[in-house]
Amino acid sequence: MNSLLHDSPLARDPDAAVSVRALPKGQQTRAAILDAALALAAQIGLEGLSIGALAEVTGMSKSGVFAHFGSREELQISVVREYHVKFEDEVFRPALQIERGLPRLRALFDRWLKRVSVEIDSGCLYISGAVEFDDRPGPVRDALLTMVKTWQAALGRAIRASVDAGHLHPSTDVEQLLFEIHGLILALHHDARFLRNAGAEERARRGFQRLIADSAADTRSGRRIA
Amino acid sequence: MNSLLHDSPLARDPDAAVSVRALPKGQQTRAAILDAALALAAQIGLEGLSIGALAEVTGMSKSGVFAHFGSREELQISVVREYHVKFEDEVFRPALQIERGLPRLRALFDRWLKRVSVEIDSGCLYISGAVEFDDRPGPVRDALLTMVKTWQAALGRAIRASVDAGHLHPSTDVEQLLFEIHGLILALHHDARFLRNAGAEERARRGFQRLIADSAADTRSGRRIA
DNA sequence: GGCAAAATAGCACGATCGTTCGTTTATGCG
DNA sequence: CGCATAAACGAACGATCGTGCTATTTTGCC
Repeated sequence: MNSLLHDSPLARDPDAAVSVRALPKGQQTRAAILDAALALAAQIGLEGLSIGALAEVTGMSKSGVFAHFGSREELQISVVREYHVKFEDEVFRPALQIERGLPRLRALFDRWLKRVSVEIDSGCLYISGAVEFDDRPGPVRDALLTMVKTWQAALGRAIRASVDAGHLHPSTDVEQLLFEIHGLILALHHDARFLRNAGAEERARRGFQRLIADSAADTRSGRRIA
Repeated sequence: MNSLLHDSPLARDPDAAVSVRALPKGQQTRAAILDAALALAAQIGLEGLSIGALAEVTGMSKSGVFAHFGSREELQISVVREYHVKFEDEVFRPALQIERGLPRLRALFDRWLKRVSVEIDSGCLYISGAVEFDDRPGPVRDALLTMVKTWQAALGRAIRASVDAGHLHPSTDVEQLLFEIHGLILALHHDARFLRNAGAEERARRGFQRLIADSAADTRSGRRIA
């Protein structure tokens, strides 16, 4: 019988078992493992991910977990990829619904900000991964690098679109603005997660406001720095 | 005989042996171990620090290294403290020679920037540590937190002094400015070390320029955001 | 030079790591 | 239902981890 609540170890998470059973069993558990891995990596980092801990959390055997990925490195890469699609789903794609130009840029920043600071099991893998792997060459770093660059490129396009739409001044230095916006997010991540400063989110918003105001198309005087 | 080039395993690093022999042997090797630990931690992070690797690098036995600290955790804390005094020596203290107010703030930022991006075995322990320990309570996190807060407090004082000296506008939000300056350094760290973007240093400088210009005392109009 | 004390080495421990392999169980199609 | 296949398990491996212990060596003062 095709019971939805079969006695797989993963049935401990009812939500996972309820999912519409379109996938074969293997992919299904793989997805559940990845889910747990994402949460675990957000806490202790990609390098802290251990197959043993993952097995314990999912209620499986170490070799059972291992078999789905073939190596720890492949697991890490899978986690990075999984985070990327989640990031696209929750940050990038919804903002595409918003009007092109500055409004969309605002939406992107807003969702990004929320992702970094507010969510329960937050901690941005792009940020922690960048710090962990800035001196560790290899496939994991490469994967991470690809995803981060993809995201930054998307942000860059949103800024440029704001310029083209006339929302930002034509002389806007896109890369520079991207750099500074990124800095605000990083500072938010630092202050919210490490220092546990409550006001960090508001500070990031204010910084963004000022950045936009400085680059606004209706700038009155030649205040722009040569 | 009191030879300067004795046959301690640490004599492999000639510079260490040359040091003026004021310290007893114990402290001397301890310092050498810490030196190696700092370099190692800058590469693979505080959590990646292992006594075994440290023993290999210094040419000592594991237990020999271990005896100097009593526990891995104590080693990590010692590394944090050591980094702190180095940071004070190379970033904070020299800037005190510079004229109070904006010039000193500039000097602080400048030296900070250099520390984060340029130096050979760089990688700021404050930054990587913050990411590693934002979800790991314990003495190491506490030590890190103390040092970072100390440094931020010093920066905050420098900003306030710039306001008091009339170099920045009286309405300057000190905490906000501190937040955004910190963001620039974090973005620099990210872009220089992870993305390996050459232009990052210049971007950070430009961001700082703009921040200062926006808060400058001779602001002409009521451009300030309510 | 001798001698107490400090510093370092050597060895072993339990734990955990990633990984391999052979076996057992579950799945899903005919 | 039966059966080939996929999935998960269990046990073991070599390595490395932090940490005790006891020797041995080195240091620094008399």
